[in-house]
Amino acid sequence: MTAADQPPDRSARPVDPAPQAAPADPVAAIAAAWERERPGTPVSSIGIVTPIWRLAKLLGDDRRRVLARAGIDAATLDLLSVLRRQGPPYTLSTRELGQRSLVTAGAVSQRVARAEREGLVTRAPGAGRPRTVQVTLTEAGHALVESTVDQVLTREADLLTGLTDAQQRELTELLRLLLSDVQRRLGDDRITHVGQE
Amino acid sequence: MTAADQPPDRSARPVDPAPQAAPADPVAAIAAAWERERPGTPVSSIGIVTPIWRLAKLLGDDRRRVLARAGIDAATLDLLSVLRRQGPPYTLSTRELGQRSLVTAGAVSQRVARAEREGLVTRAPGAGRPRTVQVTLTEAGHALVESTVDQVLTREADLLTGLTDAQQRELTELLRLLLSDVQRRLGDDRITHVGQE
DNA sequence: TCGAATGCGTTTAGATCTAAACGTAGTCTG
DNA sequence: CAGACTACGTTTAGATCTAAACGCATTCGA
Repeated sequence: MTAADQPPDRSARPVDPAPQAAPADPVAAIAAAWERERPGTPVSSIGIVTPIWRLAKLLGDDRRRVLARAGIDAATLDLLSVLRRQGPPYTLSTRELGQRSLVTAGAVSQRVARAEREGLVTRAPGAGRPRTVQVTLTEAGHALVESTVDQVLTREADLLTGLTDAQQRELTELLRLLLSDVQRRLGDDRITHVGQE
Repeated sequence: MTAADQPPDRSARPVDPAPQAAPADPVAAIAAAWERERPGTPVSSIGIVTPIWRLAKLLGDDRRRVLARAGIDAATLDLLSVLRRQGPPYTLSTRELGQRSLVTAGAVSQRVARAEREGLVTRAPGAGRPRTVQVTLTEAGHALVESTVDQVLTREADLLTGLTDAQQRELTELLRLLLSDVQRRLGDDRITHVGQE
């Protein structure tokens, strides 16, 4: 389906050239389209939000394909990685896992159940606190992380080489600022864990 | 693996070991943790990829909640918006819809079926090309876009106010560069376009 | 002209996630 | 000391997506 091998009439086709503006910047074209169709539409966020979603989608799909060949899914690798990064004894409660992976408690429960079924982690009642459950990486889980993490990170680093080192540093800093600010704004009116104990 | 280390744990008390490093920069903490646990791990991409995923997740979840109150889901709004932006007669083939929304043909088919069931769009055999199907926005669909798009975009613009105008412009430019480059690397035969709002 | 190759949209199978309902177990309050 | 409350993890219901298998016209090559 590559547009590459379409010798003849491809360019001669009177396909409606869609009033779309620049193929050079599809994101800007979205904002322009809104302005054209609905003058006054508050398009200021599009230049940032849309590329973020698109990049997340593209990178996520790519990672999924890479991991499929390694016999693991992104959600499970996320779980195992969080535990692996923690260092010995590679243990965290499901609550902590949820906070670190940004998914709901239900999702954590399901992820852990899947990983446990595959022998990648173990579950044990938390000794310390009340009703906590401690999740620990098994040998097999540890080995799986070791054999895939470099692969995934290297692949992603390759995908970013279109930016110079200076641009990457600049982008990192801006994203750091934005993420911390957005997290603060969304966090305030949501969770309200009152200090326990 | 790119989860992130957490937003300030407000329920934490003066207890626990957790030698967690910087609550100031959770993303940098992830890279630091890999370095500590596995010296040599290729962490260079984490500063960019992780915040992108986290921001996409936070913004997506927030949008979903905003739209839930308006009685529509993000996927449907995406579909209707693409058609609305197109301008009269607000029509596109399912193929084009897929390219613009970055989802598979199967997903488009399902989205269109749902929207059609709700009377937001209509489906008609494509007059021009072979087996194409033209999807068109109905009065109700048009009205729904009009009543929700500003709400969503305004909300998102508010979430970005933590960055100055200059920073937003800088970020927009860097994201534009990165997105176009990543898109090119991942194969031009998949996308070309635009998609969210 | 006829069968193979293409292109397109739909359907189906399987996976994952969120939200909400639960089931408990410690913890306040009066 | 009893009942309400709070914190946690699990379960369930419902939604959406990808990947792959299809069903079918249209076009192409011999």
